[in-house]
Amino acid sequence: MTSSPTPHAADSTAVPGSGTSATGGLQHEAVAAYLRDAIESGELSPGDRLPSESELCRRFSTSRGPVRRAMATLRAEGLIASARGRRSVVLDTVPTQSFDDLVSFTQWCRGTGKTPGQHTLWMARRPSDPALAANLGITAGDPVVSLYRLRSMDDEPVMVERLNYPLEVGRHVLAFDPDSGSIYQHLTESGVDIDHAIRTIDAVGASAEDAELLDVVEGSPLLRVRRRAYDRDGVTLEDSDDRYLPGTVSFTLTSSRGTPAPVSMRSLD
Amino acid sequence: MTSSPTPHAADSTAVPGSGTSATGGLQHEAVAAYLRDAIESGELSPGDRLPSESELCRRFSTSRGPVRRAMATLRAEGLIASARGRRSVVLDTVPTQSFDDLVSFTQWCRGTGKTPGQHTLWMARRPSDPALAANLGITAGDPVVSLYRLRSMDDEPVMVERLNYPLEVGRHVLAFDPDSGSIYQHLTESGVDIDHAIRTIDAVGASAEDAELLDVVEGSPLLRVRRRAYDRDGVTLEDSDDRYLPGTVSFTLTSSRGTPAPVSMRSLD
DNA sequence: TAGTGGTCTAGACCACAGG
DNA sequence: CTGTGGTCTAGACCACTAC
Repeated sequence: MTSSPTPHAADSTAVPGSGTSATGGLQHEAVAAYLRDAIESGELSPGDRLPSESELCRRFSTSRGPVRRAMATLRAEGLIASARGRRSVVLDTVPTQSFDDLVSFTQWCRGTGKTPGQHTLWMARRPSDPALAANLGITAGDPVVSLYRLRSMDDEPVMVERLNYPLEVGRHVLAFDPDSGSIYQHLTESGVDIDHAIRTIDAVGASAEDAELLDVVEGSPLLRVRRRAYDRDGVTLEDSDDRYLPGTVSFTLTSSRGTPAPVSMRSLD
Repeated sequence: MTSSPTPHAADSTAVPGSGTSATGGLQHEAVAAYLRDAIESGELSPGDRLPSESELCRRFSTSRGPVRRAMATLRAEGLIASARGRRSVVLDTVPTQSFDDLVSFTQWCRGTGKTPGQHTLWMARRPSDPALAANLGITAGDPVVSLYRLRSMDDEPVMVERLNYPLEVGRHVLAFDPDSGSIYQHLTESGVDIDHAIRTIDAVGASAEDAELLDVVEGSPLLRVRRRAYDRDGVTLEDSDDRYLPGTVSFTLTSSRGTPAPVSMRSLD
């Protein structure tokens, strides 16, 4: 079983030099995809040894660079572990999610096989208070667009979503029917490209508003996820505050001594 | 200021070929450390352009490989962003923490300038129940060593810590005074090497026990961090459940389109 | 058009694991 | 000892940005 899987991905795109796509040759992605596939499909189980690097070089008719880069990717994803002199091995799997899934509730929901829903509480253009302005990197009083929605999974309310955008981005939000689904998708289609995001996760008691919307008593525990999203130049595109009912979602993250995860735990006082 | 900083790190270890340390030449770490330093010290501020890769090659008398690897590291740490044709730029900083800080409360606490404390509730060798056995990858009924402690920062109680170890590891825990500080450090000194860990973060209401220890009312919100730690062969070394008072700690994580973070959000039902 | 980063090649030496 | 992964060199072509 673990002997000699066939690289289905490679054959079609093989020949180096004959660049395959617009972004340049992506051998390393082909190799990573192939291995990721083998792991996720169970063809390679936790504890199994991966093919050696030289073996992979041969199978994909490529040099060691792309193969090593693919291994580095899988290592960063927490799928495998490597060490000098030893074959790399498959670890217990904690599936990573795509960047899109982590930014869009709608998309994430669909990915888990649930049906996302939303009920818009209100949407407004309004002047920013000092705290929000600081988060968005604008001047207090500058206009922002805010959208508060109650989100549901399979018709069960699970989260109160509070989104805030600087006007430049908010323009596109105002031109959008907030009851129709994924804002993130709409923004992408409008040319707003989120490049990276920072999330802060903690627990809070439900405010009066939270409590009413989620149908719990005031002060009961909620998982709060605050997010700031940026474009590739570091300009803030969004500041949000999502509060989930406990027992509906959790965050899972892996870190290893070799490749520290971009995660930090912080003291709050 | 951003013109021509001097690579203090490089000069002493320069000459390739003349291997610098036991683990092989580590030019890429020298380059990464140099840049990280420049960023963290404020020598390079958010928005500033990094030196070009060729420039760095010259300064460190090295080839492009190590320099590119260093850049990849900083990218994974969320410190910089890169794109074709453009100089890489420094992002708004969200400091990453070392692996050790994420595993050891004691060490993390000290890193933030607070004084860690602990009050041991009980420590025992006992048979594992089925759920715990599954988490530790052992057979139900196999002995485990458990340690429950109330942890504090600057003498304020902040967290209830419940640690469970398979006997092989637990032996070392039993030979340790749990009121004396960092178990993690003790384990390391005993030759137990944690290679990677998986954390799951969510919010829960305080149990009766939690509530009494942390002096809150039952059901009030707590941030729960469950952790499983493994050695490099994937053998489970620890299963733990930490519950923090809200407002004491938060988790911050960065992700970017280019290098997805090893994080996933999961539905719980 | 020059400079830059993204990708790849084809070699090389080393440290360590395992037979 | 052989095989493995970790590291490095010194070239190359391409796509894109900024001038």
